[in-house]
Amino acid sequence: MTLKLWNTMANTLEEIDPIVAGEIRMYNCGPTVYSDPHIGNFRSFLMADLLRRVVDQRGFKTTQIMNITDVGHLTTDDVADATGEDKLEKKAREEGLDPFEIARNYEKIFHDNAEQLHLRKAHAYPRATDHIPEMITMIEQLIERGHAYEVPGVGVYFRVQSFDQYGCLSGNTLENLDSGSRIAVDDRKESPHDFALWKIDEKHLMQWDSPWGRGFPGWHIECSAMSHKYLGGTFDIHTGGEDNIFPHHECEIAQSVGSGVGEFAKVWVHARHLLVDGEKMSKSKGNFFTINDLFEKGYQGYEIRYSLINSHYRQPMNFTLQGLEGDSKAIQRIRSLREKLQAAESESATATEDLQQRLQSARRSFDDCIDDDLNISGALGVLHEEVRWLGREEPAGEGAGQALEFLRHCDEILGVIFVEEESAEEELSEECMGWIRDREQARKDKDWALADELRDRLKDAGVLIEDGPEGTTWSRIR
RNA sequence: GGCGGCAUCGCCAAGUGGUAAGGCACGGGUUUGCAAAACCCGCAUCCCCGGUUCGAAUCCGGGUGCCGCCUCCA
Repeated sequence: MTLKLWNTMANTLEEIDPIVAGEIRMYNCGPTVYSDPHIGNFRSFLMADLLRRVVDQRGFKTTQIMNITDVGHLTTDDVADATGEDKLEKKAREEGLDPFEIARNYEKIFHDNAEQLHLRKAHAYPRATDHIPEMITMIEQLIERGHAYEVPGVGVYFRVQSFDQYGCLSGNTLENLDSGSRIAVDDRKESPHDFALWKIDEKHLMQWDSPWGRGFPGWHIECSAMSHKYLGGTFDIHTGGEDNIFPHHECEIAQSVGSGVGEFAKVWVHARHLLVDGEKMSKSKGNFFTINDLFEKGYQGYEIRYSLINSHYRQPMNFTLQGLEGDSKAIQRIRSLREKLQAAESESATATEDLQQRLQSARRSFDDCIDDDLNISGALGVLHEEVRWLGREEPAGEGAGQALEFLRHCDEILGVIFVEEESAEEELSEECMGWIRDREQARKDKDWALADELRDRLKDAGVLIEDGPEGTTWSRIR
């Protein structure tokens, strides 16, 4: 089977057919770096990572580009277009810092989180602010071709009327757009739907020189300019969150195709938003989680990752802490099987025919699910069934090795089984360590009453004690 | 008003014409000093009403409910 993905443009499942044989070029809409990345952001980035991993595993030469939006888009509390206060500027004012510093700071947090959640590194993370000249060039091309016009002293706008395809991605064609409903009509624009490519505003903190005056770029042009620079005017896959479909991606198409650089992206893949406790995540509702919030609660990167990739990307996922806890149990079971297999691998034993056949067919089923529009849930079903079977069979030697190979194959996509624990366990207090030592002694003396009492005491102190065949271990209760 | 999506066990979630994967939770076991972990057993006829078909969760028609986007938002 070959990889199929749901193409938002065609609204149908499509086989991925590379433009250049054996190569996939992909552009992912990345983070806007003016606040801590939250689980919703990462659901979308993880979808892109999954895609990246599948394409890698299928043997394509992959180029993955993820942009960093550090210009800060504008807030539009009452008025649309480039007239609100820039988010970065707002932060800068609140935090008393330079907007560039703030952007770099959050950019670093994004990269840290991405690493902690085991995302493969993209081949480049171009920043918008590093590509102002490219954006200016593209705007000039648009003006030349009649797709854009300057309003002196105000900026440059894209002439939506001039672009027939406008609306092809979102269905928001000019006829469908409810003129003026949420857009304050600005007389200086030819049409209310025209969007800013360059904006002049003296008060803006981030400014660059341009042929139209000192100002800053509109908020769609960066992706058109950077995707063109790094991937060419026509490339295979473009991803983003569903909210990007309109206006962002619609405008990108208009800019890229309009400027004549190429046909732009062939396949558009969009991740649905996630809900938290059944509602849209928002700070005021108190159901807002950043990745770092979850780390503070004691979750490992692979647990968070597993939970966020666990449901289909085109399905509105409902995130709950209870669900995360359950997912954590599920992934721990797989990881402990991995440990058992690793321990048994050195024994000398040959793999049974039955085992080899099972693993082979499981692997095929797993791949088929993944190829079918990234059906992770289906793939995990296959994995879990094998995990249960392997847990029962307890293969050793060669068999364990082959089982591990199967797990590794799955984990090339999942990225949750063979990755390491995030941070070394911090030290326990002297008191707790003392209790643990006392309990060891009590168990040797078969003083079960004392041993149980100490275990309870440790539990109250937030330490879980487990006696296994390999000895006693402790872990933090979260 | 326009565009799009969804409705399967307590919760999460596969399945797209052949008679309901999987995970978590739960109940009963094996094991364990007890417990944990692991393993075994059990646990749904698919929002409603019509229709097509030998056969539908899956296709068609009509309801009902929920959600996203329509220039901040992954």
